Amino acid sequence: MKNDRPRIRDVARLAGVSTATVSRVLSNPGVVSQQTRASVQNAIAATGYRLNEAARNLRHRRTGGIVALVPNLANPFFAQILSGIASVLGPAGYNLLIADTGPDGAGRLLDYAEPSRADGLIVLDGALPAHALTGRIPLVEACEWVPGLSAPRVKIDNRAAAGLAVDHLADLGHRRIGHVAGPPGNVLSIARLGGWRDRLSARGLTPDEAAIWQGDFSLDSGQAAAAEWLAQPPGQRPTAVFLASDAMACGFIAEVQRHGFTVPRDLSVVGFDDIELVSHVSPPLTTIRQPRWMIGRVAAERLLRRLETGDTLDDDTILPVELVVRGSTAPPAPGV
Amino acid sequence: MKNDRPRIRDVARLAGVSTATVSRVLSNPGVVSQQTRASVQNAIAATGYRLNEAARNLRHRRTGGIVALVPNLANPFFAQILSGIASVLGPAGYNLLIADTGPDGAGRLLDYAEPSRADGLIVLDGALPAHALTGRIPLVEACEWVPGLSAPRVKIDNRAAAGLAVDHLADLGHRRIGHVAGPPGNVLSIARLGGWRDRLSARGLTPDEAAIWQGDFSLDSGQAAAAEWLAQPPGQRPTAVFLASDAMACGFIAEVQRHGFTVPRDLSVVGFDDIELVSHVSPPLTTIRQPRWMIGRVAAERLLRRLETGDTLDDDTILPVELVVRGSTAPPAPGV
DNA sequence: CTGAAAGCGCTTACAG
DNA sequence: CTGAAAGCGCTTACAG
Repeated sequence: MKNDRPRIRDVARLAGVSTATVSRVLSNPGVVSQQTRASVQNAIAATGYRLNEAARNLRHRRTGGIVALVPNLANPFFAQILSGIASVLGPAGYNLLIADTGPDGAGRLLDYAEPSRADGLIVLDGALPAHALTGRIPLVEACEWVPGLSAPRVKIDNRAAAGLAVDHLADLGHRRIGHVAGPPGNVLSIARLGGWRDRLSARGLTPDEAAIWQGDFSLDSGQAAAAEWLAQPPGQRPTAVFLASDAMACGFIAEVQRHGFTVPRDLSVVGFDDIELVSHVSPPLTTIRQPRWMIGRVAAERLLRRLETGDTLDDDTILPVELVVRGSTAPPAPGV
Repeated sequence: MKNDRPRIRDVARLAGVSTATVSRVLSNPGVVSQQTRASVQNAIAATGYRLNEAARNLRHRRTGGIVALVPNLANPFFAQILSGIASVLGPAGYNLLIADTGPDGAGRLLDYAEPSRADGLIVLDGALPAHALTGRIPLVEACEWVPGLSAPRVKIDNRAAAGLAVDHLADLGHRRIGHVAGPPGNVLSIARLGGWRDRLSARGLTPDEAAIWQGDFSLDSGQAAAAEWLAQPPGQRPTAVFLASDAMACGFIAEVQRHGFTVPRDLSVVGFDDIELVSHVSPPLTTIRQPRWMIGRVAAERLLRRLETGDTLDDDTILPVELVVRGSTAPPAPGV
């Protein structure tokens, strides 16, 4: 099956021209005369010829592939980002390769940053070692970023976004506002925690370190944080909690509901991300919407631009976020 | 940067051997003498040589890539399947390419089924036209399947799985059991609807066509179905509903809750898939667990086997499902 | 506008 | 065990 596929030589023979001419018709038809072009096109149709991309790529010293380095492919958070990336790469003639950086570690990583495997990299994992990515193929970072790695970054202002959540809760009248942080060391966790702290201070509400719970973005960790909230004396419990991910917020809410608490009557909750489901749970979640699809698109476009122009500018693109107010937030119960 | 990468010739020169020998050290070291091998390896280290996969692939007439055809990359349902696929392909030395079949349609599809782009295909979209995939590169189907396309299939028994849901509800004492179906024409919708019908009949509960609502697997369509359920006269409403996806079940539950109903007191709900979130919503959802990660793994393994052995057997692999009973189902309220 | 030829970076039968 | 040479299927400066 593979062997009887027509090659460019077969087309050339049938059309009575050289392989060079066939190649020109394929990649730069304007330079070939009407007549020749027509007969080559006939020969292409007659033979059922299809260009071998691999050979073209070898000749062009490119691979035609872009790899996305995803921390955890099983995490639905990345689905929409990848979708955005794919929507740009496909039409531009690039293949999207996907690599899960989780289990393999940095070992296989180096393979992906090989010029012979991909033309460029979109890094979605801020926990990768900078040295493994430095001085290799062109890359951009999206959502997360690797400290110490200089590259264009496409992201949101996580600190300001966390501030929006705090402002919303404070505007509702909450004075004790807790925070469930993402995994320690994660760049997003740090920025969001920082935003929570800053904004509380700015509004004269002293951030209470006892109102910070350690999570890891997962549902389970949100549930665990809720258990700690429940364990606090009622008079000291925050009346509102801002969580660094929607998944944690869902786990948190389900757990307090299980213990007979009502959201938002007994507790206001704000998440982060606006993943699809949270507008359809009960109560619908107030959250910070990240333009995930757009982040994917812009990151892909930025990478393509770098590949085409060879620019060397390590700029940041900050995409806007939005506070989406739904049913999980309300003024604190009177007298709490 | 690209130009100064050492090629095999540079290594050969340094080691004082031919390029053929270097190539042998790389791909079949056993055939080269100790001494020669050592000096070649030194030369490789000294030059920092790395094999160019693209060139090797061209020579081998393979691409080293497997493409997964996903109906909608933004749908988190596929994240875990892709993760399973990636976990097999990476270690086997294949690149995972991802293509979103949604917007492009069948046009670009043909490009992905090109031998010059990928060695094999994993088809996750049953809505693709069979003719576009017939007689092209080796493929397997996973989860969904294209009617009329003969290929190995890795899936669950959707009909029996739906039966599990119906049995569970009937065992609880429900007599009026509704169904919210997936998109019309979809192979999964048809099988699950069929399972609902069969099982009801088998248990002497006549399937009521008025208790079937049309959905499309999405949250919104579940919500819309709930509106129709609410519009029915209370005495005629099903006391239990089986939905063909968890997303629809979440939308359904949130909507009836919004109207003051309590699940499972007023209504029992069973979903399908067991996506991560549904064990953490309130009430936790009773559902059919699909082994999505395993489906991905097995599909990838089956494809690899086909590529290696060239077998031509179009077998089905049926993976087991599991009814997961949680808090969204209970016996019907007395006197309903 | 077109062709002959070299080359992208490997691999592998063939011969020794 | 090793090398010279052909070839995977394209593209492109060079010459005409």
